[in-house]
Amino acid sequence: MGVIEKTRAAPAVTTLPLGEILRDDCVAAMARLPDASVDMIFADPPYNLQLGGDLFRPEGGRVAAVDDHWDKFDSFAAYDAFTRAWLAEARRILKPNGTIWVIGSYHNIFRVGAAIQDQGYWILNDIVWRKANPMPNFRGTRFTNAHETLIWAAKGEKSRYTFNYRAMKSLNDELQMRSDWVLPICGGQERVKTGGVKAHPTQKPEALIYRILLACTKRGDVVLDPFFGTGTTGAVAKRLGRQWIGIEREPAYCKVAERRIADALPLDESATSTMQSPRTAPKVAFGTLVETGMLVPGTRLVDAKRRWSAEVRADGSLLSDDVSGSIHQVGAKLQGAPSCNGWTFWHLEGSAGLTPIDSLRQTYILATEP
Amino acid sequence: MGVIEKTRAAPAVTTLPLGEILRDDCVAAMARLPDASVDMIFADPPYNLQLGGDLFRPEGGRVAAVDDHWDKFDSFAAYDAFTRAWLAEARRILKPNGTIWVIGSYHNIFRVGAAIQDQGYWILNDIVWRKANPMPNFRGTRFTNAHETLIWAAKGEKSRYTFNYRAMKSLNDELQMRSDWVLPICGGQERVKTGGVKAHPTQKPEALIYRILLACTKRGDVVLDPFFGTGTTGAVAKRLGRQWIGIEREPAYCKVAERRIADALPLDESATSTMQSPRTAPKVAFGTLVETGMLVPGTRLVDAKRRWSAEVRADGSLLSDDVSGSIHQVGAKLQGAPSCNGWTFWHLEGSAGLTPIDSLRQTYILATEP
DNA sequence: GTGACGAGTGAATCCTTCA
DNA sequence: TTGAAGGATTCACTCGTCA
Repeated sequence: MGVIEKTRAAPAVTTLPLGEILRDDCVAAMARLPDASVDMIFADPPYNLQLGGDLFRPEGGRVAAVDDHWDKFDSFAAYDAFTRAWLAEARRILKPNGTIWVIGSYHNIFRVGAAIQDQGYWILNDIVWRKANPMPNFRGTRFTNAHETLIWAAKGEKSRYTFNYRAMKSLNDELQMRSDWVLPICGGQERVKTGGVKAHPTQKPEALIYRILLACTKRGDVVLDPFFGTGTTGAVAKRLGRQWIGIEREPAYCKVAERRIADALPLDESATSTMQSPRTAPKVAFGTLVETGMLVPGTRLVDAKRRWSAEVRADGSLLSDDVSGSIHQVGAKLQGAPSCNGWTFWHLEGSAGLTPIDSLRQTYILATEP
Repeated sequence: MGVIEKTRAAPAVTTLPLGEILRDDCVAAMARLPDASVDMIFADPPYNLQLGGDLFRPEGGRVAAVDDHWDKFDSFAAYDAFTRAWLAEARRILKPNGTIWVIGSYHNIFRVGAAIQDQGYWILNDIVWRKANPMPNFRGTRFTNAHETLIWAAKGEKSRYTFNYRAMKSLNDELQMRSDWVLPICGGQERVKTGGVKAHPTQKPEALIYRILLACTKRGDVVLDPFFGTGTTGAVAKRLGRQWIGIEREPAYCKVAERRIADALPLDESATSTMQSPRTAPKVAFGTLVETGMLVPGTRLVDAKRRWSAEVRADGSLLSDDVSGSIHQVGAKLQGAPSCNGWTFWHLEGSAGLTPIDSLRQTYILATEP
């Protein structure tokens, strides 16, 4: 393994540079690869974030922005031209039955997806990576941006692409793998650092690439990553016994990636390593019962002894005289207690007596779980 | 309420047809509405399910199903023309601070999103509706398509859009509402049926629209749905005390929607009131709590860890050793922080422990609400 | 060793009003 | 229009320190 230096008018290769990082612009590097030669392309292109000024956390710290030069584009048109150029080269070097994966956020994914469709790729799924631990929205101005989107597409409509259905089902407790994946973001030991600071602002978790390679490639397949960064794709490919090719323009990232992949262990030796396991999905909120109509706003709830009552409001809060808040908060405040489990404290008055609202939650879970 | 019949060369309206279903093509109907007149648009357009027969050209002609590459581009172009036409009219009739919501799947959402950005809308979030009970992938050839995507966008980058942050937080058990929403699909009693069969193939769950209207509109706001279908938007708007306008071309759907909305029951005002953000709540100065006697001058306040304390003075300022000023200023200065939210920083010492002074403000707001 | 506690951080298009 | 001042705002997780 090594880094292939960018050269003036480099000739097209005759044998694939397997296990190499091509240090060059991604379009130029792909242009030197032969037609129909790779099985999968995983691409994590710049998102074109268009961030404004600084953003501060409530406690005063400043949020580290992605302000790198490689994420700056003059206009949507410029971003589109860039996107269509690399997608076209990617499609040329993809085998007829190969597939492409691209990850993005709402800043860029719609433009990428439209370009993919326009170029004749055939979208197979869009996958949502639901982040178990996203950064909050500090100013309370929008919904927490808690996911990213991946597009999985074949080279064409008639492609006989690889999908390891059984592997995915077994990875998911014998249930079909769905289009929404809950995975933690990349941090802790896995996050590559140089001199104590993160080596790359947008490093992806290995678990994400792991699932993709496991689902859509066979052992020995060639995986190309035209935006290699710190080499996550290479490290996972090596672990899973897949061949890989990386393309990365920044020498600093190349260096980091090279060392990282050299350290990566192939599967049988790393089987016991600490791959992050998926986290459990968020639990049922009281408000969901209101939204879904199981509880109508205006309904009165009472405690088991009928000492207190409160009214359900449209946003799932309770109102009792001059106290309002969550089912837990209002229960605690009325009792003068430091805390309260609202699920067991509050009850519905029915013909057969009182029912704790927790039983509604159980009903909801039973009705909606697979 | 009633259905407005499509008429030849219908004149532009001077007053908004609130609570009406306009039976017409959506672009033609919107063209008759005045500029900057609606607060929100919710749109559930045709998904362009890869030439399945639901795609119509802007002029009404049906797109022939072909799989030639160029013709495929041609059909995408037709879908784009249709999309851009209705999005442009929608933007014209949207108020400057209004927002639009569009729902779609991977078949169409990338084209819709790109068009939204191209027309100058400003995307605020993409939201993933994660279906609690999706249809499985019967042939095991792809991931179970278990979600749909919504785009929330303001009319422009500088828009001062409505976002009821506190209501969303309340609905989600006092955690910020995230961009991934878990909700069941529409079925059971809620699914509208005519003669035992479902009246519409893609009826959306009321809970989805409920969350959208609660999050991004105020009571009395005007919500337009240009693809009204069975009138889910109208039914939820009526329930939540929002005004609505529907546009639907198919007479059968109009009829179903009309009856459905007539049956919907509005919630009374107290039930639709929600947790207020300090930003939107009537502003309460700290001094007001002192003036009204809720806080007596001389009271000592402490932070959550009891590291600092300060005394309330008659004019609503705080005094702590040699530092005095507003609750925010003193909190910031004591911590050496650039800023501080005094409402959550300062607490009252009570028999049951510490209470943030923000809860006093909540009590005051509830007691003085009209 | 072990648990409590505090500090740090992650692809973020992140304020409003009034002079 | 612009700048200054007021004031509202965070979740899950990791790691290091200290009792």
